[in-house]
Amino acid sequence: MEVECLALKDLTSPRKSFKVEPEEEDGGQSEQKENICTEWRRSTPLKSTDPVPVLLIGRLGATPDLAHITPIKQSTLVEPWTPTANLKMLISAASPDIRDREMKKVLFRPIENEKDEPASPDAVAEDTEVEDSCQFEAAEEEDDADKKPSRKQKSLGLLCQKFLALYPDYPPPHSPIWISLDEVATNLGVERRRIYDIVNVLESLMIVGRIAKNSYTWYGRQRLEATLEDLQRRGRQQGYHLQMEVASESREAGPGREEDGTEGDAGSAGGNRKDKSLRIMSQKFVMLFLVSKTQTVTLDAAAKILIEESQDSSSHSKYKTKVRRLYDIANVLTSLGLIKKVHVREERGRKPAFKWLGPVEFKNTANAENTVNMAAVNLPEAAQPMTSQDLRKAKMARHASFNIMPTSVAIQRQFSSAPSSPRQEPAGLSNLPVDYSKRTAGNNAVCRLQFENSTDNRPSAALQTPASRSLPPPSSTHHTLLSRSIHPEHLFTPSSSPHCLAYLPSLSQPSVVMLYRAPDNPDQVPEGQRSPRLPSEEGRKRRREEGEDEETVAKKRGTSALEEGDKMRAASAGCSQTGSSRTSPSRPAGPSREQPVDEGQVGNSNSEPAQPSHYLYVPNNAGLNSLNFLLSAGQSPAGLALPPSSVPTLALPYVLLPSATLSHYPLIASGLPQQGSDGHNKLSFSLPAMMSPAQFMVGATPYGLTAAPEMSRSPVPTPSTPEQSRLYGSAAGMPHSPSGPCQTVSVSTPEPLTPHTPKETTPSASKAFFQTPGTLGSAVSAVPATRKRGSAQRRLDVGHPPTS
DNA sequence: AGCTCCCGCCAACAG
DNA sequence: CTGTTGGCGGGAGCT
Repeated sequence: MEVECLALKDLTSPRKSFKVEPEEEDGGQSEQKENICTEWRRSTPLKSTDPVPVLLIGRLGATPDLAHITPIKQSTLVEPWTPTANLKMLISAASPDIRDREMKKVLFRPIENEKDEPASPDAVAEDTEVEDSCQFEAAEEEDDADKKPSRKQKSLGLLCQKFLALYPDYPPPHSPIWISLDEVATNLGVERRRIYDIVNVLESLMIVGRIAKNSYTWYGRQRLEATLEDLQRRGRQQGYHLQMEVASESREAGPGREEDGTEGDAGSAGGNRKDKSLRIMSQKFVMLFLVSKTQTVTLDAAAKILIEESQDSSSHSKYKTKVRRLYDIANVLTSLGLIKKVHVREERGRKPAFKWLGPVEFKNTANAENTVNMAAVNLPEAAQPMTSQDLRKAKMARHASFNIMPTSVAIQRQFSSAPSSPRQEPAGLSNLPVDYSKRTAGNNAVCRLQFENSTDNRPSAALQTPASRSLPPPSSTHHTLLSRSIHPEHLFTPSSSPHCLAYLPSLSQPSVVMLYRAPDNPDQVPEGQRSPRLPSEEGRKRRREEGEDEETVAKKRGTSALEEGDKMRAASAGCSQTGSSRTSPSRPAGPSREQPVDEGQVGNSNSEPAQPSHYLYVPNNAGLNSLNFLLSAGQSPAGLALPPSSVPTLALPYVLLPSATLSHYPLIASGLPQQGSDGHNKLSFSLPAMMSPAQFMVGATPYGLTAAPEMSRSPVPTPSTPEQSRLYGSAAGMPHSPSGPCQTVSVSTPEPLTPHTPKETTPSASKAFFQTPGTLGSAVSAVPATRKRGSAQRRLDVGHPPTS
């Protein structure tokens, strides 16, 4: 078969299509500077759980050739890529629109560009400038240091985006993704304090749930709709809608407090700090939007209403403080794509306000489910709108309710007391997924893609041809290759195909790209699936999990290497089990939006052994001359053995693709579907959301890793090299939206892959991929960075980039 | 000058 | 006591 090489370029080239905003780029660079990520590597792929051996990747990376081969960049080594940059990349990839909108508006203000450019010149890289920039940056860190990162670059909103980019919007329900705040902070190069701000807001929306100290579980947007619905209900019960009206009226009247001060809710009532927590405030703030007719809330009004009872609002300082907090919350919500900043004109002038972009109407259906998750508990009453009379009462009630967290949350909190031990979560934990798509690592970066499931259940798939799809899944993991025979189209079919090829434009030249297909989802939902939008029921259904399984394992976390190792093992051991078990319809998760798939399917998928879900794409530049091929990640060792020189020790199933094939696709991770149709939906949810279906990770190659399958299990303990550390970013895959910009690519193999090893493929494979990173991640985690504490604490290591 | 909001002190909490 | 969370508000960057 012919293999054409897909150069990264090819992949990347598409990226051009995206416009890169200057900002982004800039930001990226700058960001890099800022955050130097010390070690990105770590991030564990989301789904680390799988035992599957991943391998190759690391190996490849390791291969000198690969890494170095690409001369292009020095960056390879150096670059500290900016997390942000990746993010941006992702975003842009996902949906330019979104990016533009939100990013520009809020997050990235045009400013950033400063230096980016410079880098570019050097950068040879064909593709992405970004990398280049990164490279330079790396080199220049110091310079960078000089320059301070603009404030914007350090903004909470941007940070939040980075954070969100680390995880999939719709993680497989069963396999929770474990989040270590320390790791996140380290990865993002910020102090923990900042992460708390983000996490608290995310927790209020149940995007994350607290497990224990320093430990959170990532739920993504799966519960978001339900949560919002619940909040809406609660908001009505509380009478917020009335307050809003009042506020608006009063607004005109004067700054007086709209709300009565009586409420004692959370703040005072609890007495606890927690009551005043950002979490509570965030929920209230969101409630205001959800009950507002205009869906627009001014900061002033919100502050007043939220000041609640406690102090008289009169205290100006209180007000100011409240407003500050609201900005913090608003930044996070903006990053989530739930609100956007606007200005409302009033007599006096314009006041800052935020408009709700998220869903406002929820299906009842959702309710049931939602309620479960949510704290619905509290609310005794139906949520009827209250009359003004009731307001007071309502408020009173409200307080109480406020205090209560959503059930889940509450529960979690309880756990919090639990040992923080990193144990994995039940499902799987993943560690940080890494995501930034790009990592500069240069060529070495590995991208992982998850494919979502496509319509069919088949596990495999990653590369099936359409026709093949229909066929029974290939049993074995290994694929063969596809060769040219495959048409690009076949390879990637957006809509139909189950798999997406997610490509991040950002990757400038990844030497290796991993494609990952989520094992499970058999069915994909073509349509909405990905959409960020929440809510529609459809969505939910769709969402389902894709690869639930993957996650299972994982996690990795920062725990000590040993632990991780153990965990890994355990996981791996368990994986098989888990997978199966999970397979069982995990549905519990409730409405998953993404895929309509049934659980059953899932189960099926699980059952099916074979296809590899992940493929490793090796660009020709990688050193394999002209070969472009995809290696199945899951694979068993059997696959092919590459020539030593090129790739030492790899034995993998692989698929060869004509470069052309890939070239067509811009890498997209997914595109967001632009679904524009829905109003708000289109909005962007943050990247992660988009990615949901497909996830991919990009990482630097782990040098240390061996390709061996085992890898998954045994993480490499030490990734010492900075590079390694840096690596992974995971990007989430976006859902492919058929229509959307994103391109989904489905890869099909004419021949279904022949699987050598049936088993692994699927989930395991995926896991493996993730794991690999995870492995690294573990190492990473090991990295000292972690917390510093105290006032002194803060400054992370950031300053010291690990970079080599 | 006003809006934003980063930064980090330091207290509440948890173990 | 040590370490984690996170309230809080000074003050600086940005518009």
